[in-house]
Amino acid sequence: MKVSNPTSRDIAEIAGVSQATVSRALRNSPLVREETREKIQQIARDLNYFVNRNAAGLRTHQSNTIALLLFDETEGRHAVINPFFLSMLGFITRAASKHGYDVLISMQQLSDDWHIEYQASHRADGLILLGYGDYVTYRAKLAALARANTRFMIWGPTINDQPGHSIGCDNINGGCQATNHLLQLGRRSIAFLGSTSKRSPELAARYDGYCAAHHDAGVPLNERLNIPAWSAAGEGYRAVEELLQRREPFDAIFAVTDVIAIDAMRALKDNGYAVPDDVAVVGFDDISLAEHVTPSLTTVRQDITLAAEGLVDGIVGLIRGEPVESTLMAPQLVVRASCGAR
Amino acid sequence: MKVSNPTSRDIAEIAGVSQATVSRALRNSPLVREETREKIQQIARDLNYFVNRNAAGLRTHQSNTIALLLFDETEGRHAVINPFFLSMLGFITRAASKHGYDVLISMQQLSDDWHIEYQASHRADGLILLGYGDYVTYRAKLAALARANTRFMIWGPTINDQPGHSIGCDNINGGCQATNHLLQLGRRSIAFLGSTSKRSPELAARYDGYCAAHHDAGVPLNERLNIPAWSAAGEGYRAVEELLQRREPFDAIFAVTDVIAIDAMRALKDNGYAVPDDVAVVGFDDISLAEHVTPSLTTVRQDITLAAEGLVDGIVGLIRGEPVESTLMAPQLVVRASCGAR
DNA sequence: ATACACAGATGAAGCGGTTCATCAGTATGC
DNA sequence: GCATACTGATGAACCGCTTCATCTGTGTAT
Repeated sequence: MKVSNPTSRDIAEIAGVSQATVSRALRNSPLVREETREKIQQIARDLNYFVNRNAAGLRTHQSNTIALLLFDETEGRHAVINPFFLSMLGFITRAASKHGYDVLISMQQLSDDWHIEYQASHRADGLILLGYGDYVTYRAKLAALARANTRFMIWGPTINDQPGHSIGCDNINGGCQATNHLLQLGRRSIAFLGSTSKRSPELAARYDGYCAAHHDAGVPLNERLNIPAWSAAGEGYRAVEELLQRREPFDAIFAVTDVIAIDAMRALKDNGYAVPDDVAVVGFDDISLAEHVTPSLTTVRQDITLAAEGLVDGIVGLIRGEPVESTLMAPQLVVRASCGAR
Repeated sequence: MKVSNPTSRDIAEIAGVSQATVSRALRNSPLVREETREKIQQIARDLNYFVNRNAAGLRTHQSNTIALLLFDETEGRHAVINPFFLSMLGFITRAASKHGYDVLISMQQLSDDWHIEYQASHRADGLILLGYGDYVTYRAKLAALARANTRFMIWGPTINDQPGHSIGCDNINGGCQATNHLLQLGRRSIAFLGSTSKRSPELAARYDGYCAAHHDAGVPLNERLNIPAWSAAGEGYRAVEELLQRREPFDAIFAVTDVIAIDAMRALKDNGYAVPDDVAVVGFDDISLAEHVTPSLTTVRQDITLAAEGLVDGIVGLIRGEPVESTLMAPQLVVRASCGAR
């Protein structure tokens, strides 16, 4: 028996039952006798039948899909997304499929209403937002999302009265650990490469940790060692050149992301500085290549497996109407060669 | 006027027209007077109305979605996907949205029928397959896809009588360019790090190019310089250690991917070899970090923007029923520091 | 014997669009 | 004046599934 594009009615006919019974049997409903159920499922397999998701979704008002929105630090011009988020994407996909959800990705803001559109058009049951994005325009979107009753989870800091739920890492603590480590190694002139702007609160929090560590150790801050940099290709390099031009002595760098740190190390070497002997370097994120550059990069690790699972658990919880809590995860310093600790 | 979850019927009522007219107006059908159309579209905007994709898809048998399947070299155990494919993912998403398509990602083989399921369940209108995957199991899937009339595009080589359409880069030529370059720089003992197995024909083709270059230059191949390696973290490192254990002199390495090359450079330094003075290194793919490691990596670039657009154009063409041709793109050698050419 | 519960199955409504067939009304041709 | 064409709109069928309301037949209590 061959049917080109079988429907549940075709299966019902072959099995000699009603179409409604087929629908139940395929979803393992206890209202169908086991014998009947298995017979129906066997026929479905034989015919290569799969439930039409559009029809099912239309009826149930669900799509079993999660939309993943990736923000870019650099105004979307560069196609390069921070590898940290790209690898997170992998874990999110895996976690989602455990719950039976597909993942739809979007990397650009199609319309002004993209954020609402995904759920309103029933393409996705909920959203996950990723990125060290610009929080000023970002938060406006969040408010709109909340107004439109969209379910969403954010990767990032939990900011007071910020709408929605989030999972993030304790960036202040992370920045503090990194800086502390450098201070304990005897470094006293630690340059900061990154953003301190409130537009990127995650990165700004890392700077806050950097300041806190100085304060705790009684080491004065030197504002002239603070160089703005984004996580785009070439930014770390440029930042080091800017730092050198300032002619301010420094013996360490805390870069706000690994992407910046790795790029900065290249600039240091090109300018005749040895890492870690002349300048110790610590990054943040622990992207997969951090371990594989030379010297291997000391950095602050965020557990992205846990983060991804938390984000997915959260959004699934929201979809089911369960209470969901925002979480702050503890980051962990990973000591490698670039800091000179060994 | 407020409606919580507006449908086209709500809009029809407000506009004083039939629901059918609303449907047409929203899709800019010329069968609706312009004045009427704009009035309807305005109401839709005011109500935050978006077409229910499930309903539309049910009727039209389309989903306007492309499924992107990522294969992993390492049997799916490691969550790390080659950055080359991750960045390709970004370009594919962009290209797809230009055509009005969403992208659904999948990184694991859920069921045995995952490949058929996406289209049969109307979740996606077509598939794009990415990865330096194992072609033995892979090709069996391709055949099944073709049998099930699934539309799909493959990133990879066009193999004789392989079912389906593909876009790939001329890996033989790329391998040849890389090896030629090393030979012209006077290197005579070039180690090959990668796979020569027919299970990964893309990588094997790069090896073929390596052989061809040797042949053209009249330099004999040394089989003892051929070290198997995958593109997983730590593999390049391990491969170099294996190479050193063989105690076979070598003055260059051609690594079949940048991931391997970067890892290999680290191993070389850890063992006291200078790159490029003692050992010149050339990679393949030109992942974003190739430029930013120390020394910067000479490699063979594949134009992933073009590749992504080609894959999307191809799958969209197949969906529309247009004829689609498989393409082979020319790779380009990018000379940086790791080969010692400057 | 009658009532009742219950397991297993069925019929039909409805989800929210798209599109075919149809129609009213005005303009055009002979 | 009547047939014809064309524009702008309508009504209704239909896509394939989920689920509520029903129904049938068998087993158990009264």
